Amino acid sequence: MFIYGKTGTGKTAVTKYVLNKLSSKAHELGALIEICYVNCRLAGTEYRVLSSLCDALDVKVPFTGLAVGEVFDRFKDGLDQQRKIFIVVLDEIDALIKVRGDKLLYELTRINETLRHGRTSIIGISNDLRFKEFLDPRVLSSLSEEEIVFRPYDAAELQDILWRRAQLAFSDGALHDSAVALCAALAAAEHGDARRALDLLRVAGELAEREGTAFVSENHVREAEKRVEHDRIFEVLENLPVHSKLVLCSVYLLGKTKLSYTITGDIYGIYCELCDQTGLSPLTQRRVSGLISELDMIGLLNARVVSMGRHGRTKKIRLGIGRSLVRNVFTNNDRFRELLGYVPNCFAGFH
DNA sequence: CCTCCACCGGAACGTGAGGAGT
DNA sequence: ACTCCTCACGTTCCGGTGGAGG
Repeated sequence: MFIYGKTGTGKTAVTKYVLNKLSSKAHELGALIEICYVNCRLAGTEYRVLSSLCDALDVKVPFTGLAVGEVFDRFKDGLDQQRKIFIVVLDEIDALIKVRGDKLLYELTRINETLRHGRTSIIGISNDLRFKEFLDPRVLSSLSEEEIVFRPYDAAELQDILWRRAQLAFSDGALHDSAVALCAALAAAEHGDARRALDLLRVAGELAEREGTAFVSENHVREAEKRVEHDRIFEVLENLPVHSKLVLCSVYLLGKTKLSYTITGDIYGIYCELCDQTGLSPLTQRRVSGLISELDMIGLLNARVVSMGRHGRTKKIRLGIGRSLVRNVFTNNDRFRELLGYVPNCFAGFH
């Protein structure tokens, strides 16, 4: 079966809950059942997904070195020998399919045809509703028999969830109705993400506690919102690879000019200068173009492809986050601090 | 209406560091 | 000792293209 829904709508939680129930019922009845939960985005590759599956069956595989086909065969053999009913949960499966294709999924759907004793069921969980478009029709037909869509929580439902948790976490009277309502409203606006709502409430609580205030107010929630967002971006920014940082820095520097936007070519020019400054050898423009797209995807940049007629086709690029945030992160970094003040040679050409 | 710019983005291939099986 | 894997991260090559300006 397939389960769709945005982040924080309870797909994973519900799946795990139901499988737990199923598992204990199976235990009661003495049925041979095995459940394996894999997060495909974290696993990242077909190989690692398969090796998690093998792990669940106690089939030993090295973490690298084998051909994917070999690992699959071992998995199949293990399954057949143990005569189990195997339930595979592939969470965030869209992430894997988009990058690696649907080969693994196809093999998994047809595995029952070749097994003599074992049986498998697949539960695919996806954040992306359009995910189906990426699938082979054969995979689709065998997996689409059952579909569940988790719609986003609305503000009222979020409030309900928050209150239940709050009863466990907060003392009586420490939480104002309005604060909870605001948490719910903010999260509801952002596609009803319950995890986000809970995060907000937790951070708001921490802020109030640190302040020594007896209760959590709306202001704490607003403060928490800023904090959560800031921390998130800060984290990604800091852990970016050097070249991505340099690209970002180039966009930042170009932002100092009067230009309202920048294009790939300009960025590449400055990027090369920065590489020179730091003693790194620059990557190719093709690669940098790829890095820009990646940065666009995580939201640090806004890039969109435009055609400028005679002046060709390129990407218009802006910073996707506040300039001060970039400055903050780079000032903390010895290597990048001086780059912030760097004046590129090619600025002579801009006004 | 056509041309042609300045890149886009897919695909194939390379590298070097993980390792396995025989 | 040898051949064969994966995998992240790059490079090389190249066909494709929206629309301003001739």
